[in-house]
Amino acid sequence: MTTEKISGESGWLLDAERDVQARLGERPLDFASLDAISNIYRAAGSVRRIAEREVLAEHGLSFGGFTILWVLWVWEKMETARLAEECSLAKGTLTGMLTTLEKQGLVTRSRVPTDKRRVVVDLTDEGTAMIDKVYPEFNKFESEMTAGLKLEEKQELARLLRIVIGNATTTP
Amino acid sequence: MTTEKISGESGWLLDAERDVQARLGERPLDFASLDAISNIYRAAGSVRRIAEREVLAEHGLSFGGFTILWVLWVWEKMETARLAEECSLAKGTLTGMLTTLEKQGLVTRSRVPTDKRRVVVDLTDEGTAMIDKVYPEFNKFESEMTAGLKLEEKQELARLLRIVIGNATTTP
DNA sequence: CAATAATAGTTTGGTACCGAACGAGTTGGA
DNA sequence: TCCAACTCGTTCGGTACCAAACTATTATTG
Repeated sequence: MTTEKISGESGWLLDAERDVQARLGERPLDFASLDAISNIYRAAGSVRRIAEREVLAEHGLSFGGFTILWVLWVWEKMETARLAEECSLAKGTLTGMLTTLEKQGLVTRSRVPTDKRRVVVDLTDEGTAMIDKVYPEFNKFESEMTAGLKLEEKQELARLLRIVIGNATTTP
Repeated sequence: MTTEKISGESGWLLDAERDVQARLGERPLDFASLDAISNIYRAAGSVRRIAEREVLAEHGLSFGGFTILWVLWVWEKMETARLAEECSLAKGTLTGMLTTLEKQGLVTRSRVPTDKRRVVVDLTDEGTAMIDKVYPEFNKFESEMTAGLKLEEKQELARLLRIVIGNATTTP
């Protein structure tokens, strides 16, 4: 990645951000929001791709599959509706991914006896062992991805993103 | 979205973040990085989904297709290798999406005469008209997604994400 | 207590997306 | 000049992902 210093107090920008301003600067657009939001995508995409390549692939996990295991690890057994919500997945998507994880022997599905529509998902022992092993690696990777940020900056980043998430979830 | 105040100076957290701490708090993990990185995914996913539903669907554009048009709008005609880089897409993915956009009459592909391996992509008049119409809407949406953030907070968010992007792109 | 409405998960059809393998085109020695 | 190494974009096989239609179950209400 290359960057360039712009005169004044604007500080360092990605080439992409700088070029956008040069090209569209005269239009009445909200550039601060543009930069913030588009950098969210860029960051999410890059981090996700690297996570899959560097951490998850060797364990045979996709990013989505890993997320499911992680959520079950944190909250223990869970019904699919809530699981889809926690993982930010459409319920139809979750069905397919659970089938994959089930084939891998990492989770089980079982119907709720008192309401046969509902399905509870739980980690198998293999699933628990998997996430127990993988998550510390993944967390180390998360640390690397936030290298160069002070503790307060990480917290501030999380806080600012929380506001965006709030805006994006109160608009259903 | 629901949140809860935690005692002390930790401030407001997503339910998800709070539960993670309650469940895993005794483990030696980097929670600040965990929150920062996982909120990046949450934010990116939510914002993207809403953008597709609320802004792009009515124009028949996917998020990726919109991004391609936008990049071409900002930088004008571009070879596919650079376009893939700017859009953070694998080149194979770009091929398919360009075919879609070409069918929609929004972009053209043409071989470079001096090097017949290379392909230059450009907006058609329809493509230009499309992005000219859609982007102001999209930028308004970006503003809504950052509602509640002060100008300096948006800039800070963009800056912190830039650091993450840097970490994620210097690890090729 | 039926008939209807609501709800949970799955199936379906289609795009997006990746990595690896491929083929056409270019380039740089020998 | 010729051929091996390289560099494009495309193709291929497979997963992820969504929205909408569908199926089976439970809840409601007249």
